[in-house]
Amino acid sequence: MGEGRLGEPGPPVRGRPVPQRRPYDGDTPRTGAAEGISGAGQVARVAGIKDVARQAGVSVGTVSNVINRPEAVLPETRARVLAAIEELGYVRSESARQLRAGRSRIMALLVLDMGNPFFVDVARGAERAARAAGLGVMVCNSDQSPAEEAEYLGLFAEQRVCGVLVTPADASGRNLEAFARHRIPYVLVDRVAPGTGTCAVSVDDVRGGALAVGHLLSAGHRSVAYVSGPGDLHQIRDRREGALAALADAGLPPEALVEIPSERLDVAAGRDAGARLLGLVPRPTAVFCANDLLALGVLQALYAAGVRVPQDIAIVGYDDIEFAAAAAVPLTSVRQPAVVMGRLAAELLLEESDDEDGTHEHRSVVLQPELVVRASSSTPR
Amino acid sequence: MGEGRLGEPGPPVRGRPVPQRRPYDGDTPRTGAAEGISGAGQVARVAGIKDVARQAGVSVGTVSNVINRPEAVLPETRARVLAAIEELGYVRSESARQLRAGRSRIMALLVLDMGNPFFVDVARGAERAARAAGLGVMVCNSDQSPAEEAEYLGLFAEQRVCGVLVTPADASGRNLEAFARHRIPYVLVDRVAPGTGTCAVSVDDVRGGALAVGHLLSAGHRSVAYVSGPGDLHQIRDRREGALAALADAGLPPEALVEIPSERLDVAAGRDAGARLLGLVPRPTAVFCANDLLALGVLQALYAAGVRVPQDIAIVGYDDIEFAAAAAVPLTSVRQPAVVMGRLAAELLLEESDDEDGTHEHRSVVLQPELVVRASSSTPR
DNA sequence: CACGGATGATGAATCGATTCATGGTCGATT
DNA sequence: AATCGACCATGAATCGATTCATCATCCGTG
Repeated sequence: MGEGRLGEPGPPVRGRPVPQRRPYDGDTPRTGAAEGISGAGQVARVAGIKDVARQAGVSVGTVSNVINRPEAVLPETRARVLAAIEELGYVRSESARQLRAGRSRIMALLVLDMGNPFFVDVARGAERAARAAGLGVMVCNSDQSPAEEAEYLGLFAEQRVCGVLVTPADASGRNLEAFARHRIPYVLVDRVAPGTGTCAVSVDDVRGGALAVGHLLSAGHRSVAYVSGPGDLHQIRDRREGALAALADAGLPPEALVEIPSERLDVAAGRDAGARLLGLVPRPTAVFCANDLLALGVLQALYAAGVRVPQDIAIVGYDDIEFAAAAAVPLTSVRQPAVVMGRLAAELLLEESDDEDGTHEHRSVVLQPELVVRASSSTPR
Repeated sequence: MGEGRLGEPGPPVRGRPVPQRRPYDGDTPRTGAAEGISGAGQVARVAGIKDVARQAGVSVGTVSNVINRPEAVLPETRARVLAAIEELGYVRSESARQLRAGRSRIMALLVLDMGNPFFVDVARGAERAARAAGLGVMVCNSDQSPAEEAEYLGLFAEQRVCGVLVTPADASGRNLEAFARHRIPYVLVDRVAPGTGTCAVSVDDVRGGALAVGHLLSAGHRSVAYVSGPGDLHQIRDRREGALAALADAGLPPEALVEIPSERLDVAAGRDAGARLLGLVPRPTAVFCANDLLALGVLQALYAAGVRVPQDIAIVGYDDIEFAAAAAVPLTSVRQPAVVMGRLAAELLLEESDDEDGTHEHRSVVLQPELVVRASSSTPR
């Protein structure tokens, strides 16, 4: 069908399925327009710096100066140029600037799950820092898929973004290893750096797990279920490790932690996990969830089954998202400084990206989590 | 301080505070490198199409062909070029492509509040459609601030994005009016088009409001509180209008709707509204909230005050976000097809943006909301 | 009056990819 | 053998902004 359309215009088209959109773009009309519109509105392609220069009767260099170093231009000239800019509705083209500069003024943020308010907060922090530095932010969602992640990283490389904030979905690190070839700086978010070659901002997940389970144990519980997530995520493993450490501290064996694995980290998965929790014998009296979405799901499953929280089963979540505090039974949760994490990560990235003389030293910042006790765990039986 | 740093290198710098980052960038080293590295890794600037051409022993045009129309290149040549690409780790520069093409391959999405899962779903739908078309998506957050909105729209214009999906924060429409000058297509999301000059995808909010309040009335309630939001948002007004229509249908006067205004649309604002609701005399027996975040906040305030839901007060929310179903008392809510809306909007935008011969006709798509009844309203007193 | 210095404006070169008119080669047909 | 077409590859022009060496003015001073 494409060929049929192509065959119609005059010149004998070769028989190849050429994927050309707008075959002639506008070379001819553009040249025509450039010769001498000035006043007429005609086809009116968007105004470029040359149009402004012509309109103001100056050179393109001067227009550029007005935009980038206005103090170096005579006020009179500047006013004329600004008037021309205003009149033509001129907006400078970032692509042209980028082409010269070698990289764009956009920072990328690649998170595991935009449905998780935790990452929304991270994004908020990063965005604030980036915009303060005059950069745009491109927020993307890998959905925990290494393939998606690879695709996005490729996109970022093509865009020559000035840097990437990423919470890796690919535990093997292969994606990032490949990405490193492009010499685009990146900062790991919510993940410790594997070596010293990378900046990273993370929260001490081991400690977070210990806080959560320690809290439950000190309330008298002797067995705790752990609703986990994909086993290849560091966060999940570290929180488990912290949980086990807390058990050990209390003189309990590792078997006192009953793991309820979960493929995903959302509310629906939490409901499933809650159902499985109810089927366990003996039934644990407390459950620690790898994040708040799971906890909310568990809470709902228990509620539906008539199991009282915290009287029958206590719940502790992780992340302390807004909805944790807003739940039917407000959730005890381990708060992560998400906004701060986003901001710090962006600042580290800016530092690395502004670094011209190789002075930058990679840093790993580890933030501390904080236990927020609410009703879901506060009154042990 | 900047001047001191600038004064050091040889050439006599003029005494102006020039804001130049990386003053010399790399012209000299680059030219040097371009003369003949080939083998050595040296300063190793990122490889461009010319490097690939040299390495493969072909012209740049051929490299371009290999990338964009591989079937037009002899397999043998193609293999050589691909090998060179692989070896040099070449990634084509989007900025250069964009410069020629006149616009980027990025679609922008500007939403009111990324903290609202409703918009996250919209983003999900849009992203899916955009990526299917090979475009990247830049998700941004105006936070209901017209000023932020204006700033982002300016950024989009500079980036020459191929189109913008926007839920306007500026009710006056001035921001978009100004943006229209740039000839960048845009589609309104969750908002009806003011005229025929724009595409739009929205949900029938009047009907949504009517569904919600009609449901409450048919359950026997005779007075309904409406927790609203910023008065200049169309959504808020339309939902109120629908609510009033439902009252009229039931033969009740407009006064039967008691408005509890709210500045913001988040859970915290909902808690405040809930507190005010409790202070009303006579106390309404039912409350309709302009969105689920408010409803969750109200629910929590009522719960904390020992008011039973739905026995004492029934609640209906709006949006049917995941957390509505996961609430302590699962929320009755008006479901909006958010993902579909995002997808449709993106598709309309793609159509308009691909339109070369002016064939495109602007369309306004209005989707229908759906009432999802859950426990928060299901058993009237 | 000549010269130096400061200040403004200029315009060509440049970034990297795309596009297309052009040229070259080979095979088939007349 | 000459011609034509098909097929490949080439390289120059182009997109729009930045940058810098260069030029033009003007003022003050010796």
